[in-house]
Amino acid sequence: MSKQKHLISSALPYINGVKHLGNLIGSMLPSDVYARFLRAQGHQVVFVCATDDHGTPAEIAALKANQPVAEYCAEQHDIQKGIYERFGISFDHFGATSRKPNHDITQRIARELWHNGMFEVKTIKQVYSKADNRFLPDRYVEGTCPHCGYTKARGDQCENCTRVLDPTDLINPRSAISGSTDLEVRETAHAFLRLSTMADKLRTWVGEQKDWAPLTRSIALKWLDEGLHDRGMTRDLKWGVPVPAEFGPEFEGKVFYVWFDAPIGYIGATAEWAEKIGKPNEWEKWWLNAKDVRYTEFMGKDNVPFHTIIFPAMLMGASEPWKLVDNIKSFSWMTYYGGKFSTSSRHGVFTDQALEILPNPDYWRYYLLARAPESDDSSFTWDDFQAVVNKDLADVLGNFVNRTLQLTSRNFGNKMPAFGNPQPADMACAEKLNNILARYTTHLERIELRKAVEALRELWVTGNEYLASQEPWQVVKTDKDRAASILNIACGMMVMYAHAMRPIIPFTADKILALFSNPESLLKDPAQTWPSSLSIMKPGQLEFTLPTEVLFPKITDEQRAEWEARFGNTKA
RNA sequence: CGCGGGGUGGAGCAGCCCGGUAGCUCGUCAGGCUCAUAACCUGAAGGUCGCAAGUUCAAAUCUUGCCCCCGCAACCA
Repeated sequence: MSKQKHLISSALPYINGVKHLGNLIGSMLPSDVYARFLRAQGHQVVFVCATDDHGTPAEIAALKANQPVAEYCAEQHDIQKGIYERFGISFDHFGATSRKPNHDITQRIARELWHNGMFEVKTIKQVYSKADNRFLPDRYVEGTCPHCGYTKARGDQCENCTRVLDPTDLINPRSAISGSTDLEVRETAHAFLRLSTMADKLRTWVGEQKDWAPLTRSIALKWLDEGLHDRGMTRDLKWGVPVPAEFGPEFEGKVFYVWFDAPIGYIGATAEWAEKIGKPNEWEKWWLNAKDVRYTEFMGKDNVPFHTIIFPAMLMGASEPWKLVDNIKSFSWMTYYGGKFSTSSRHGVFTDQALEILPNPDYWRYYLLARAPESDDSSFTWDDFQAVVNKDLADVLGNFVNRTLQLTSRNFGNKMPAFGNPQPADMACAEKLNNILARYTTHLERIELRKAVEALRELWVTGNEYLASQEPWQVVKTDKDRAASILNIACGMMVMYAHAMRPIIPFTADKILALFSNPESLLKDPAQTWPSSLSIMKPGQLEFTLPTEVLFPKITDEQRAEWEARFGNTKA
């Protein structure tokens, strides 16, 4: 297998508060599986993510928390970072868009675009609130809907009658921030990215992308077909990346729109990583003229237009040979009982709460990945969670590990017994495992998560089948050597499973391997832990310790009832 | 006529691109086993694939129309 440089990014979570499980399965968890898988195969991987710090919601949240916005972001960043670490998301770096590397690179790209004539300055009308001393984004202007009379209509849309509005349409407009009605419409200059000039280039590029899923491509093409509109890329805010002086005096005190600097955050995070490892220029090898790098982005489907059109346009329009994405993996929504996980109304389960009620992250990782919303929205329910986790993790995997080690320990002590002559049943089992493993590998390569989890489970089931058919607890009474062989194979399978499961449930993988004295000795090449070449036959005679507790205690009906009561078990 | 995704045994899904005995997991029922977390293994019952029409020797799979569910819809991240 040829080794490759893989750059992987997960969509940036917004700084504003702890994310829910839907966010986790929408990009971070899948990207982590892919990163772990590629590392196990011995590829060189850089896996980055960051908090998306800029924008009005962050400013407002900081205001409400009575904190300077930078301080608020730093604090929220650490909270989110800590949670992802506890879930085992193996970022090489988790940065922040408000840090210097991202500011520098954002300005660098902006200058390149400016010098290439990719920006056009236009003067537009915006609502200004004197009391708040700031321009208001459309959704922060509230008032009475001229169509239906709803008094809490927002400047972009009326939630009541769903009509799209302009802030100036509203009757009795007021600031959603302060409630002030002292508003006026002011003219202000902004830089618009001339996307329209890029259409042909983008279309050609999209056409060349062979790895994109049909849905991803169709979204991109739809945007192109409808015609690209120039987008304002600057804002009258303080919190953001300052617009460079080249843009002229009218841009003094203005910043870039969050959507401009957010995707550049992938590059910024890579630069932070390079600094962290003591090679400050290393990031350029991944982002500039990086033909040897394969770049894969993970995101929710709402993010697809930005990553297939706008971000590539920004990079293409710049002067330097910036790395463009090779593959995009996008996800639909995971719903909570068919309704939306909602950050604002706190409906559903949040990542911090999940670990609070069930601290072993592998329960969550396994369930979420088994139900990954790949082709359609999928629904989180507590009884589905309980059923899947109890069956697959406790009954199939946990029980296999437990019964094998108990049986071995009782008859042969805490050391894998010697392997004798392979029997036809052993050969058949090995062949079956190899076939499943090959399928599993293919699914991971293609980032087909549900199918990958299914294959992983099949691997475990095969272990139980083998034990049931070989009956070592019977054989040991008459033919101890054969029983030794069988249990040697079963233990070998366990080690193989541990390596195979690492991308999906890494904590359990480590727990299983930690039971054995020197599990790496079974690998041909320690740099490549992917078990495709790991034979279950003659795996050696490792010593092991009997686990003191079960791998996965089952979720009880009482727990489920308690969680249903706490989090609700209905659609929002 | 805004765009996209989806509607397959009780539940969750695969199959649909490249038409040809409807497959998987859970659940249910029966049996086996007893090393194991009342677990594991085997077998069975259960679906004419949203509805209607069309193409075809043959359609879940292609075409057309309709119904239902979900998401998105330009300065909101």
